[in-house]
Amino acid sequence: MNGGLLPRSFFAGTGVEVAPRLLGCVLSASSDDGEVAVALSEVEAYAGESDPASHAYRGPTRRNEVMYGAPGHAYVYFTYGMHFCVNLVCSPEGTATAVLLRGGAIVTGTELARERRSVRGSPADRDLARGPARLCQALGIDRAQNGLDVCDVASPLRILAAAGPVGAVCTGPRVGVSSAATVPWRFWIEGDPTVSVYRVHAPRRANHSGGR
DNA sequence: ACGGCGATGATCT
DNA sequence: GATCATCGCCGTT
Repeated sequence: MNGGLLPRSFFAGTGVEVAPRLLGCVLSASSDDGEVAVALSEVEAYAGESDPASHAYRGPTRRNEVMYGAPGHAYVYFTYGMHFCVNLVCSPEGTATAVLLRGGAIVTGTELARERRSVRGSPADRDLARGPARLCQALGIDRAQNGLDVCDVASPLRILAAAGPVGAVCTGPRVGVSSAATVPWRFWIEGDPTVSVYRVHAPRRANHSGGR
């Protein structure tokens, strides 16, 4: 229980089954700049084509093709014009179930994470990887990491077993999801300060004014 | 503590 | 052309 690489069989279940077991596990990202690793404190499960909130809801596309592939790979997507988020693909292959990594505590490379997150100001350490886009920024994850095998010991992006006991697990509705909001597929560690602040999805009003 | 909102572009219809 | 699995800033309690 000292942070060994997780076997691919860890991802044998569906996203909903795998998600809570990922809490406390460590995602490690290495680059020329160094290594940053986070102990996961918050995740969300997505269920593929049967899930209205999933990117796979409308079937396979170029963007979501990694989710349809083998389990244990990273699905990275770009959203809101400026942010990246990362999922880990689960099983069975072809069903496109996955787990979105929403937050964690930096356990390696705090200095590098601070640099990457200090575009403006200097966030508190607990905010370095608190939220899915912040987590990617702290780890330096972008399009280049899409499709990487996190179960390969030689991969620059790897998933490791929890280094110690994990606290009590809580569940609740997913964040920022405009449909299927009632399914309690968000999992987090009770009382962990690196769990993101929950916000209900706020529909954005279209701008219909003809200008002004 | 909480709510509104702008930034900014890929993706899909 | 609308919608986004978001974040940070700024205003009000």
